[in-house]
Amino acid sequence: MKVTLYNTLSRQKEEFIPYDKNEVKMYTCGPTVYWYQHIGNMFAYVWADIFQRTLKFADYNVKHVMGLTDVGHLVSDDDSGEDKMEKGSRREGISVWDLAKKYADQFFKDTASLNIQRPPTVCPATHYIQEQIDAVKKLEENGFTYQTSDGIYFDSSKDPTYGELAKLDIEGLCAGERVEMAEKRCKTDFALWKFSPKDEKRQMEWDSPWGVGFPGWHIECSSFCLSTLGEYVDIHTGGIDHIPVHHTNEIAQNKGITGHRVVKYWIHNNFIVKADGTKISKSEGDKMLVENFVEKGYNPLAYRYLILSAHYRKQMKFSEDLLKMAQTALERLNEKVLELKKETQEISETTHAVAWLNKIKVVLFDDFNTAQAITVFRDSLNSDLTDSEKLYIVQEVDRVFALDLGKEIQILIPENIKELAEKRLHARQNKDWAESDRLRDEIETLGYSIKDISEGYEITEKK
RNA sequence: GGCCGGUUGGCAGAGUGGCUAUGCAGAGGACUGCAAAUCCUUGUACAUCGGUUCAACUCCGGUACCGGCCUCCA
Repeated sequence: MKVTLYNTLSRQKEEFIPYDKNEVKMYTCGPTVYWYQHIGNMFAYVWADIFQRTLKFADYNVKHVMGLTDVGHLVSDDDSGEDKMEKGSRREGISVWDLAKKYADQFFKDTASLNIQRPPTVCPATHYIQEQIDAVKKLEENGFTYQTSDGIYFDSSKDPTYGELAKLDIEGLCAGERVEMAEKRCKTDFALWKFSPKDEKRQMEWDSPWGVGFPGWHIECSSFCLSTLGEYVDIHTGGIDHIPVHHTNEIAQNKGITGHRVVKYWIHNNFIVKADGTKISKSEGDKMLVENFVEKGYNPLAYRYLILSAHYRKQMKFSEDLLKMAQTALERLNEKVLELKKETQEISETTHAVAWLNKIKVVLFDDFNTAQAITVFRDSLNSDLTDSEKLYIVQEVDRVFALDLGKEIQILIPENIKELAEKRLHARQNKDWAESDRLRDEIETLGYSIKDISEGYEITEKK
């Protein structure tokens, strides 16, 4: 079944045709591990995960690579300002190496809780210094660089197609009005290798043919991508904010190194915004972590469900109320699947079931329309399919949704609660409604809910 | 200022040139000792003004408002 996706390069939906039909190569820009990754940051990784899962669902073998920026790059894109990692290191009083480890660990913990599959290859920049030096050397050989007193720069004027991804107005940008250019020839030029300051010993610095220093930010992704996936990469994902600078520069570097286009499809996710329409800022990021919501009693997968219920190219609103709504919807959906499992253990892949599954695939493969896919999935659960056919659909769609549908959550009910519940059952059998209601209140006060069913009762943790 | 994108029922959010989105919340009913859960029923949304059309929320153009990027950023 064919997959179509929206390519930022052409600004339209295109049929997905990989370079090599047997293996899809996909690259995702990873986090900079100098600070927490809040739920807004996680949005991009949930989507990257859905993209790769969807492609696997469409029977492609997917080779997914993600970068990890653990080398300090500078606070500003125009290569000035402080170094983020060094700054973070001072803030926390630990080495940059420990800082990187701390936030990388946190990142992978959070992605795991959201059922994001860890890409088989993750490239920390500090492990790929030689590759980055080689990439800069290649650019130098091909005549795309120049040297200033503080580093080696990419000469964007050498690339006639520079800025095509973002449809940048180069004339306007290159004029260099109020922008601090230092020794750069054009505003769109950027550092490939920065020299360490003469009077300062950096915690992270390496030898290079041009002198001791460290690699620029943009060269990371190009060199990871080229060294792990080769010169022909099918898909590159990232946030829309990367279009004008980071990805624009990646494209220019790739072209300068290989002499041809490397990435075929660029996929960009939008942002989540708060209910008032504004972005989550970096400074409040530590209050908007996945684990903050887990502490408040939310299932991280409720956030995943919320994300799936909207389109990746549109802004998604986020608030605690919306998360609560998503959690309720997910719980009920899950209940429904658990009911099915009570009825049967079997999973039958019949033509009827496959036909329904194909309906889901059609919308999912049309630019990753997960919201529509969930709706069709719900329709299938309400259809005339048998329970075991429905379970087949559940099993299949959850390969992409990854919402742990039908996973029983075992909770331990304390003995005293069980005793109260038994007492209440007796009271009910004796039609002592006053005592029964009193016991129910007592159980509620202790943090549990009780509901009567035909065979007796059910206890759950109170929400 | 430049470049993008958006405006759908109480909330969130898909989608479509003519036909129910869906979810959450709400209302009514069934069931229940009462609840809970579940089931059934229910709500004539598509910013605005023009145009194209037999027919537009859906296509085209103008207007208003909102947001993003241009500065670290998913």
